[in-house]
Amino acid sequence: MGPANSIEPMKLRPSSFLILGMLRLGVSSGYAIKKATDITTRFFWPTSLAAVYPELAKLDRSGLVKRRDDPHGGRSRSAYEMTRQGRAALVKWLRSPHEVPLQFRDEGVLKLYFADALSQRDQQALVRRLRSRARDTEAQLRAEILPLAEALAGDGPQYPAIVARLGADTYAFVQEWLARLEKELDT
Amino acid sequence: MGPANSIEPMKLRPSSFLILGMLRLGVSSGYAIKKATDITTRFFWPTSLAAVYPELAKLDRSGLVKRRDDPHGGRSRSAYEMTRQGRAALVKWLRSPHEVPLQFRDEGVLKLYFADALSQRDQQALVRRLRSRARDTEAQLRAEILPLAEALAGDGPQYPAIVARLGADTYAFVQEWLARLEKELDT
DNA sequence: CTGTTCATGTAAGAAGTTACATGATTTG
DNA sequence: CAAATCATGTAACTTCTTACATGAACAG
Repeated sequence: MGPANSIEPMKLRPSSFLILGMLRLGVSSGYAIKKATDITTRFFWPTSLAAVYPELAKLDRSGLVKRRDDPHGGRSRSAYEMTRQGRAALVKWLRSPHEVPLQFRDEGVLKLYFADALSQRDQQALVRRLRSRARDTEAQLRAEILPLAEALAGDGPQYPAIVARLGADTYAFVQEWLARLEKELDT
Repeated sequence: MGPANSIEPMKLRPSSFLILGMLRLGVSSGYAIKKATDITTRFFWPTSLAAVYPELAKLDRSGLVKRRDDPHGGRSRSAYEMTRQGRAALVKWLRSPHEVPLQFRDEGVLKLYFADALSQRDQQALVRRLRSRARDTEAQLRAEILPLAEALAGDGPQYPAIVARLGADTYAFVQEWLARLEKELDT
């Protein structure tokens, strides 16, 4: 093997595993991966085309995926498949024993944290906005995402639907919590 | 007024409001702001010294805060105060009617999404790790953060404690949800 | 008198986003 | 046949992080 087949080592980050995972679910082109994330992982791991394409190229150069031409009519397209090493890397990540500490970044909660600066009326309005945001998120998960995930779940992957349910149930919980807070602010 | 007092306009982002909000809570130096975020907003808006100092300087140049010397012995220190414009900007942000859509980024949920690639045993182990992460987060919020927030809450700010309770209750919910899932995986 | 905390700041780099650029195909 | 979608990629920029650099004060 010449240098054309040489393998460049790379550091795998969560975005790399997002792509490996999508390939494992049978999504094969960069464009299709972005589409899939828009309707599924968007709520807990959004991404963009400008992140997907270079990442696929890097995974290809490090031998974790293999690209082939897959034109559709006169329109060129690349199809990617995981290699044995790619599958091994995905499973190794999924099995790695220490989870990174949970830390999400949310402007809404930051606002709530500083809500003492507002009048009672405005405090209530803020809580109402946060509550309807949680309600909207839950509604989207139940109406759009969960049905798609459940359609896969016959003999296929179960976890997309499980994650959608976890999300929907959690946002329902938050919504009720904020509704109680809103009521308390009345008194 | 000469150019020395000229005001540079700046775009305010959530990290700017984090600082304005902390100043409003009475935290006055850059170092102290970072300390405060480490024990409070860390779970929903982490930050670093290298983000805080330049942001304070920018807020000063745009007239939203005012710096003064506040040395402690032979050790120099800057104390910052909000200006009228700074207070107005904070309140305007808190009152702004459209909340940005909720999207958090979490590697743990991403793993769960792809958990079909694992054996039953490994699936269960992953769920257990995620559950204990939620339990640890809840425990930290209840044991370390909530007491500090409640200490403020006499006649001072109420919302730090409210946010800590919302977080702790939500992670308790997630924990129970994952415990049920773990049990289902037994059968 | 040593290690930790207080205190401020910069430099370099990582990670991801929006906007730009291009062109084929499909749908109404 | 026009608009939307499929498809790939780059450039410029934003935001944030870790590491570096420096030094005073305090605690055991």
